[in-house]
Amino acid sequence: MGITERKQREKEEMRERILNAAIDLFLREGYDKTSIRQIADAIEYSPATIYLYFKDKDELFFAIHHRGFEKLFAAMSEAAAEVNPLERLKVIGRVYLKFAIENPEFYDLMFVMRAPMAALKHRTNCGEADCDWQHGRRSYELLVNTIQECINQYLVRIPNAEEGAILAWSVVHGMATLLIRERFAMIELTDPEQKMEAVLDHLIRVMRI
Amino acid sequence: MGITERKQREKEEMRERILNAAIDLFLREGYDKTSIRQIADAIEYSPATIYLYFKDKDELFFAIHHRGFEKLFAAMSEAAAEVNPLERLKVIGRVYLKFAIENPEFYDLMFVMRAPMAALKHRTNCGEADCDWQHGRRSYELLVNTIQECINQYLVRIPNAEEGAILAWSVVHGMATLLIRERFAMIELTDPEQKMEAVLDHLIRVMRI
DNA sequence: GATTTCACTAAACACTGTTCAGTATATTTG
DNA sequence: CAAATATACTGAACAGTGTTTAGTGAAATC
Repeated sequence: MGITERKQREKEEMRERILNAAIDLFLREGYDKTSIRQIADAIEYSPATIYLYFKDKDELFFAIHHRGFEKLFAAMSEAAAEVNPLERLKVIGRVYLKFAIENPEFYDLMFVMRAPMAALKHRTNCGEADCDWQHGRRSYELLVNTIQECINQYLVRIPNAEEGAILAWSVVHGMATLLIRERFAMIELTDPEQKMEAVLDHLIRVMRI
Repeated sequence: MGITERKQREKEEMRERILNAAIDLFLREGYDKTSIRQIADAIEYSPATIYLYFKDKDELFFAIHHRGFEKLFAAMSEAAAEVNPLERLKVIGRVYLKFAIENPEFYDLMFVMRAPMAALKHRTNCGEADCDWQHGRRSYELLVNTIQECINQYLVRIPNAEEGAILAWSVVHGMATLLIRERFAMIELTDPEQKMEAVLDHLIRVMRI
């Protein structure tokens, strides 16, 4: 029967429509102002309808969070192309910071907000190929593998790839969150974006042998 | 007249009572569950009363945020006592991470949440001695001065104290937020607290000449 | 003792996420 | 084709949120 297939397709389309309206609102107005009623208004349906496609608001935002990781992973392909591992490490850091600066709402949702993590807790299908973190994990693996290559070629003063990856990730994530959550204001930092790049350069330089 | 003085004192006491109830609820139940009505219930007053002592919820949480910085600065005095600048840098990092791990709700409020920053925007009295960031700034200055001493004594491969401070801060802040906001789950990191210490050690080691 | 000042509150407003009984339409069955 | 069923959707409500305002009763001043 083609009817069940059409219904399946229509259900998927509706889910997509809700998601797109939610992303649009979220990127334009932020998390707090993206209410279920606002999304419902945007797609011209009742608020209750949204609950036929998403368990709750957390699950809806987890789906958006997923899109963000796809976007980040796509941006990372630029870095993956670089053959020199130390140079690649630099590019990974720059691409990561660029992503955070250009997509602050996405970054916040992916790495800071509590909402999507709450949805993740009520799940069990993680660890599979079609994992919730698929693109996030692959981006992280690119970082670990790059540092492992640097270690193998005696390019860095770091003995362990995992710990090196956490160090690098923490630096860029730390700066990204201090910027996005406006904590650079505390130290009255002028031109934070330029300084973030300088700090990243310092990190790579001191890591080098 | 003693009456105006007594009234002043009573007003201060009431403010303190609200603040203590709010801190108690906040540390026990978290931000979301600390509602104006809950605080009002705890001190056995009407919710409207709270608005006679605090402009809005953001200002109330900004006051709690202030307490957190006092606590952090007090913890930092342990680090300030160390005479060797490189050793002091290590201790600053350890104290900072320890504070974040032992007071995750405070840390979150101080360095991650948007609420207190919103209150700060509608203010102008910053930059004075009794500044909003007083203890936060002093903690940061301890870090900058320590790195400057390391530079002066040719102990680190960092040319600029400010950039060095941002590097160090970003590493510990990055790890702290990845832990508190549960993002280490993404990379299935085992024993994150131990690994955070190891990463901090790596940072200090690679920074050294 | 009358008047003013002031701390305080009940009630409302405009929101929020979420649930559920009920409806109207589409599909399947007899 | 008509009756029965399944599905998609909604109006209205529930319980909660931050915040404002008119009004009250007691304390301080005159």
